[in-house]
Order: sequence, then structure tokens, then C-alpha cells
Amino acid sequence: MTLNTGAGLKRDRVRDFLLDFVADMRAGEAIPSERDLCKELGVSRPTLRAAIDDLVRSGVLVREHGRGTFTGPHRVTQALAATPSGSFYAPPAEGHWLSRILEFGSAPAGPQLARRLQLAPAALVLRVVRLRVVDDEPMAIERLHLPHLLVDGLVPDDMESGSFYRVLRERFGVDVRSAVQTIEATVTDETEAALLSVPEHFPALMVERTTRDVNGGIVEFTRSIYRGDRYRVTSELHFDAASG
Amino acid sequence: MTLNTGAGLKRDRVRDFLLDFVADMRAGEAIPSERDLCKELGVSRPTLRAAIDDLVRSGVLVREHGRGTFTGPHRVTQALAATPSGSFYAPPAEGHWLSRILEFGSAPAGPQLARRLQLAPAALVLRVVRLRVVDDEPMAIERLHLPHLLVDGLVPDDMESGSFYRVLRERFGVDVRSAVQTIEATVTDETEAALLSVPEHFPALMVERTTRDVNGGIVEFTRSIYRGDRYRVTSELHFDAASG
DNA sequence: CGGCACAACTGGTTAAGACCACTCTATCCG
DNA sequence: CGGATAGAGTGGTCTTAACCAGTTGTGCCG
Repeated sequence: MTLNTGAGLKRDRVRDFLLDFVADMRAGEAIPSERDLCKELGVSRPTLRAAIDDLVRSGVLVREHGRGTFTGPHRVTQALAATPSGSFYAPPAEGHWLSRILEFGSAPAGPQLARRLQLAPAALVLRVVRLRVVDDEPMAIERLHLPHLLVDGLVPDDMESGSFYRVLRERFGVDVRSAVQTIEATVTDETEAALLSVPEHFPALMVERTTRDVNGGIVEFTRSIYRGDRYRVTSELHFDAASG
Repeated sequence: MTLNTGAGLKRDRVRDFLLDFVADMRAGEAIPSERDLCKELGVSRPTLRAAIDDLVRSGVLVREHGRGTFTGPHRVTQALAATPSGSFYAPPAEGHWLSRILEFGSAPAGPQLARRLQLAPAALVLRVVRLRVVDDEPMAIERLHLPHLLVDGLVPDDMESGSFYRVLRERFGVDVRSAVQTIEATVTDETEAALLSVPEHFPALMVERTTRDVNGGIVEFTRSIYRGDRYRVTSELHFDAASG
């Protein structure tokens, strides 16, 4: 167990060594302790930690304070192959989609939300935060905001499974018609990373969506964080003659 | 010039101090040297560097080896406000869009590209790599691949400015009609970071696009990297009665 | 007067060691 | 027998102290 004597930064050589070392381990297995690795590789702990930092950032390793450092729960390459393509609105039937409700309650809109939902700032808004899970793998965090008046009587169970839009239509007579969404690149913050089981600063998509009903009234404003390694957005576009 | 004595990690306090310090500086201005800051703040250099690392990762500061550390060329909040919304196909007329051609040449397709473009692996493919620039700020890296047969005689100048799709139509009789694109979250690698003037591992959108002409033939396969702080994708969606 | 070399910066990397915070386990005491 | 506790092991943070590698300006020498 020794380091390549090749050129390059020591930190990078340590990183590459660890990458090889980890390659034929199963997910979630522990690697040797930092102090042991230092002795075996003949590098200082800061150097070793810098190498591990890289691998933690890229999701290969996961640290647990007081317990050890473990191989990541998944490989990114595997993850990419499993990515469900399709629109955000019609997730593929494959896999067991579930929602874990993290937050459910009403409060006054406040200035920002009031503008987004075109309500008075004092109007009540139902705020729901849910974790979307497919086959026991967290996929996304959705933060939904709906005018409370529109969905009075909605209970958390309504959002645990099945189609929320169907519930809106059948129970509340709200007929969703159109949406404007913006997609942008971001990275996870601490809270999001923990919920999605990915490292902090992991690539992610932030999607903001404003949905309107048939009358043009705003039904919801939703801000979601999707895991970058599990989600891709596919869309088809058509051009008319004037485009260029 | 001294540190808050508040609780929390020293690294975080240094980071917050620098954030304040930088707040009323102009873009591109130099901050004091690391050694000076250490003395003035009473922290060790690794601690200071860890704090600076955070700010470099988030784009607030930019390091230049041998020269110094500078405030980022932009503020993220400013950048978000200036983000051009709209489709990828009709960038707003505002701002001076330019392209810097980085690569321009033909080569055999090879197996992967052949599949993407539905060509024989030995067929020639024109590969163009260009940096899209708006108002002197790099925005995106586009890697285009076109069947060489389709665009024989295309020169780099054709892609420097104006609409590439118009050139295709007027010069080569290629009438672009539809495209399928996928968007996913990623972070910049070393090369991309350098070209886009952002830190490595900066949030970015990767967009893959396959474009077809009126006859259904494949015109191009393009893989682009867009700066996450400068680009957002907005789309409008309409539901029919069956959706849910 | 001009070009080249050196010196004095800058950030970049690595080392060795100390101490803190958290987790787990094994042992001791009730 | 069971629960509390101490200790050993883990990662987390911070310090001091070098040396390496680029950049830039100054001053000497041709």
C-alpha cells in the first residue's frame, strides 16, 4: 500500500490512490481512519484530508463525525444511467414515487409570496414542504405555496401519494391549465444536502413554477430542488419560419 | 480591523468578515494579501485560506497566483437580476452577443457521435467549439457537431456573430424545424471554469440538443455548458384535460 | 537608453502537532 | 441484570512553520 511516485501534486496522487482503493468496495463500506492512512501513505493529515475533501465533494466518500469515512451510497455514473427522463409534470410511472411531508401549515403570505401569488400580504398561504422519493432514494425537495382559500380542508395525506393536481381538480374544483417554470443551476446547501443524501455543494437544479387555473388565477408557486445526478429535463421544441 | 468575538467556527467568522469587507468594493479590486490579513485578523494562514476557499467557491473572490486575490467580476445577486430569461433559441437582443471560436475542424464521427447524428462512424463531422460572450462576459461554452456534408464550405466567420440558424437556411438550404433538448445540473470542470471565468465546481447547466430539419434529418448535436449564475431557462407549459 | 536579471512580493502545497467534539463500546456499579 | 460512565477511536478545527511557484517592479549593466 504505497503511493505512485509519479509527478503531480501529492494531494492529487493521494486522491487518485483513494479512488482506486474505493473502486472495488461496496457502497457504504468504511475506509481506514485518517491517521492510519497517513501512516500507510506517508503523507500528513492535512494533505490526506484535502484529498478526501475532493472525494467528499464529488460524492465518492461520505464523512461521519466520530464514526469514520465511508464510500458513498451510490456511484455517480450509476446514477446518471438511472436518470428518469421526462417532464416535471408527468414523472414516469416506473418506480415507487412517494412524498414525505416535512412541513404543512398556513401563515400570512408576507410581501414576497404575496407578489408571487398575487394576494394581499396578510392573506393566508398554505406552505407544504415535501421530499419526493423514488424507490427509497430521495429525488427532490418541493416547497409549495398555495392560497389557503383555494385549498381549505386539504390534509397532508392528500399529498403523500398520487397526483396532487387530480386532488385539486376533484376535491377543490381547481382546474390547472398552464404553468411558467424557470430552471437554473445551483448547488445544495447544508439542509438540502442532508435531505437529499448528497454532499453539500452538490450540483442541483432549482425549478420555480407558477401554475394557473383555467381562469388565469394563480394556483401555486413552487420552488423545488432536484438532485443533479438523478434528474434531467427533456423538452421538445418546434420552430416557426421566423425563428433563427 | 478585528474579528467578531462571537461564537462559531473561526473560519466562518473570517469568511463573514471578508464578505462584509468586500461588500463595498468595486468588482475586480484586490483584497489585502493573505499574510497581511492573517496578521490583522489574528488567524493562521490555513484558517484564512479556508475562509477564502469558501468565497472563491461561491464566486465572490477570484485568486490569481502570484498577483493577488480579487473581488469577483460580478456579484451573484447582480448577476441573477441581469440573467437573460427566455429560450435558448431566441436570446434577447439586449447586450452584445459574440462568439469566440475555440475550435473549428472536421474529423471522422467515431462511434458515439455517429449514433447521435445517425451517420456512419467514418463519416466526417464538423466540430465547432465556441465561447458565447455577452458584454465581454463569458456566458456559455457550446460544442457543436454537424454532418460535414451538410455544411461544406462553412467558415469560422459564419459563426462569429449573427444567427447560425439563418446561415444554415440561407447559405446551405438547411431549414431547422425542431429540437429535443435535455437539461441537467452539473458543475464546471477545470477547463470550463477557466473559459467561463468562474471557479472550478461552479454550478452550471449542461444542455444537450439534437436539432432536426424539416425532413427529419439530424442537423446538429450540441452539448453546451451555461454559467449557472447567468442563465436560466424559462418555459411555458400547457396542460390538456388528461394531464394530472 | 534599453533589456535582462534579481529581489520582493503574491498565492499554492505540505508538514507535524495540538486540542475539540462526537460515537461507540466495554466496564463498573447499583 | 441493566443502565450510567469512562475511555478509546473517529473526524473537525486551528496553529506554526517551511518551502515551491508564479508575477512584477526595480535597478544594474551593457
